[in-house]
Amino acid sequence: MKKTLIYIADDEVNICNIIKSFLVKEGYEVETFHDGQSILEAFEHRAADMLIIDIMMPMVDGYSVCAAVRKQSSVPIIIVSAKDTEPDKIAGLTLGSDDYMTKPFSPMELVARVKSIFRRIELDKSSSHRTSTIQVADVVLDAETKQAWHGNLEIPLTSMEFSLLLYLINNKDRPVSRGELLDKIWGFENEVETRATDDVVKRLRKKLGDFGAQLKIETVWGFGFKLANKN
Amino acid sequence: MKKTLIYIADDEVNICNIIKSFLVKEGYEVETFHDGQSILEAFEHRAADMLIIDIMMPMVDGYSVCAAVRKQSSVPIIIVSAKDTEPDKIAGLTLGSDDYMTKPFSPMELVARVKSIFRRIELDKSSSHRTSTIQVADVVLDAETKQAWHGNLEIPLTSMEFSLLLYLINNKDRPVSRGELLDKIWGFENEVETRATDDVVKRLRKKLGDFGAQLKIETVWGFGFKLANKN
DNA sequence: CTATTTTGCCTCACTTTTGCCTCATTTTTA
DNA sequence: TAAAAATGAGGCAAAAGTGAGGCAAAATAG
Repeated sequence: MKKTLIYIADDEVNICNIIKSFLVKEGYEVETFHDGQSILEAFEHRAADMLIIDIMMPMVDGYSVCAAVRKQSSVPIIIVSAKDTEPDKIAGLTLGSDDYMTKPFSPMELVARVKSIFRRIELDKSSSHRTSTIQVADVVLDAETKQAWHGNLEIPLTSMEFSLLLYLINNKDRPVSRGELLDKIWGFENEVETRATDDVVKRLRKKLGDFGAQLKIETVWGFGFKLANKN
Repeated sequence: MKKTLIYIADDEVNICNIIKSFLVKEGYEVETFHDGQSILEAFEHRAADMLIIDIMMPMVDGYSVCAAVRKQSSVPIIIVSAKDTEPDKIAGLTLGSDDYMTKPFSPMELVARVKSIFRRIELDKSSSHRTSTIQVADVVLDAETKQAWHGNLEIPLTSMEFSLLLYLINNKDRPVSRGELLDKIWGFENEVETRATDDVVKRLRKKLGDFGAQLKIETVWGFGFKLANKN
């Protein structure tokens, strides 16, 4: 497991070191910088997982760093500043930062906020895969019960057919190669010369057609298949 | 477009109303509650997109609400509290909230933080299904899906045509010899006497022309081909 | 164990892609 | 200017890929 990497930029060396020591204690990998220019260059060379940036820095200020990074990355950013007026905070938050803390601050609170942001990212990542039913066009699949529905009518699918259709639905509009299907659904590791995929697709098409589903499996010539809405 | 729904729970009715008015002004749909019990029931009945919760409330306190909601939902939560000690903040953030603001606070700052959290969620959403596309002039190639686009219209390319066009685009403005193409795309090592390259180029030109793409494959006499913008 | 369903393979007809051929046209060279 | 070399366009057919029906092995149910 690779360590989570955090960059800190503050022209006060002491502050950098204090923050760094707390974050390292939590298991993060930390690099410190003391002006806007150098953290930008470092980020370009190796992207970090989070940036903690002071506003007032020589060369390039924190706002500019924030804006520059946001142009090409969605990395979370915490702004740290001695400026504690409302307009300052709003400007920082609006510019693209995820949090704004005013100096002096508690390092423990900073750590808690860092964790909170990473937790938010994880929550969003996992919640998108947690739904047990998924709907595309007029077809509903229930991953738990392995049932497919067209309106109130159940479409009787075998387990292979269900798995394949679920995989295609999860990759809607993206062409999926036969090799990928064999790998992900059959579990073959190497390229096996088989047209088993074509057979399942053939039977799926038949059943979807019989039920008049507004959903079709298109052929991507010389490659594989793609799920699309019927037009 | 459905409005984003935010629930607020605070036993001070005035605070609720102030926050609500600011958020409504920003276009959010807002419901207010005055104890922990009722916001939990409401959430169970209809999930909101964000919760703003006071710590000190009758019946069920904010911490408990936060913990209860987190058990089954990843909805973002902002805790608002008069308690401004470090342990309070850390407890709130650790328990699962996304932000912790101490009273009295600026409503404008709250709005900025609300927006910041939604932006974070959007950033994570969009970055998770980023595509590896290359664009030249008005033509977009997606190497992953092997598709070429002219605006919203897909240009149907065979796999040979796609590979050749991709190679030319990656070497835009540089003349590429037939031998190089045979080597890199067909995989022939020696100089094979074939005009297969010319055939694929011929068909590519036809299709690009049919779609009115601002992109053309120029002939470099006695050598090969070169991709260029149409002028 | 038997009956039924599921699944993979085979064959064959059919479709799409790809390379080659010919010939006209363009560019270079003598 | 004429001959030679290279390229472009259209047609064609081999090669490659796919779909449908039938069949039997394998898995599942009774």
